[in-house]
Amino acid sequence: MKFSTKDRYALRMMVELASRPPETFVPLKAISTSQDISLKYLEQIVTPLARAGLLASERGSQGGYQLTRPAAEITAGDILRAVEGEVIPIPCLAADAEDCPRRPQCRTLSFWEGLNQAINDYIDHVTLQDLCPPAAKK
Amino acid sequence: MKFSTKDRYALRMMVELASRPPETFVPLKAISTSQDISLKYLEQIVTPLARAGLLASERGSQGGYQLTRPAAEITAGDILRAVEGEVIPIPCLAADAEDCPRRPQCRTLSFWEGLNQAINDYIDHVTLQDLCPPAAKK
DNA sequence: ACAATTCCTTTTAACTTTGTAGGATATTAC
DNA sequence: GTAATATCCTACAAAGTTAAAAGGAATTGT
Repeated sequence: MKFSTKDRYALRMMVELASRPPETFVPLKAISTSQDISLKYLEQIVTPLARAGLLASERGSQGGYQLTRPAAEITAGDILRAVEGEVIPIPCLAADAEDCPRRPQCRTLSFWEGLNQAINDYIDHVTLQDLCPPAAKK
Repeated sequence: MKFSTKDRYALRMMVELASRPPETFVPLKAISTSQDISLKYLEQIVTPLARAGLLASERGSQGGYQLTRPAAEITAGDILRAVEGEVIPIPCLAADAEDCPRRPQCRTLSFWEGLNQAINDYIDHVTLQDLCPPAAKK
């Protein structure tokens, strides 16, 4: 049970963006340098975040990425869900889960549902602002 | 972020053991049949559970496995930890984690620590008894 | 024109998961 | 004492996932 490095990188990237002045576009190259993540890998990580509407991009010189919402309105859950799809502990809980014949009598399902809720409750109440040092708050 | 099928099977197996009369040894073949898990795979799953002291075994005819403690005293956390080692969301939180140079300034670490705690708090307070239907309680 | 940048697709290497297989060892029943 | 029933132990293999690199096309500002 581990979150992928993509998840970890995405969160780090978003925290860095949140701690920079908003309204300006930050090129991935800058983040690549300061976070020590390869530019090419970052490009892949950023794609689902932009698709999910968490980031706006601008191409070309002076281009880059910026948050589409204030840091206080973007949660870790938003980010992880953008990268992972659903954040669920087992496949049975997927929205499109094939129906398992033993589901009606399954005694472990309630346990996993509870864990799912504990995890999602937590990640949905931590915002990017919570992860930025007060000095950098906007 | 998913728990492995080994984790899921281990939990199912333990719940089944908990819902049978204690003090008797249940052969894996019986569990293999009722849970529809291959005997050979079950053998591998059971090994770490026995090593962790959650199960006692007896070899030979009339042998099998039994819980070493009442179902109310075995938690899902005990089981998952036996199978997985530590239950942690990212490698940085491992007991033997190599020290990361960016750790002192890492702004995401606190998030992962909080998630780790939310997960472990939950799994440590669900017992096998909680997952057994009242009728089968001992 | 040129440099900087995002965007899009493909490929590869390493790793992890999910099993299967074969046999050795212990215990009970007959 | 032999056969049947189990656990135990180790190795192997197939499939899937992750982490990353590579190459180039499209867009924008100077």
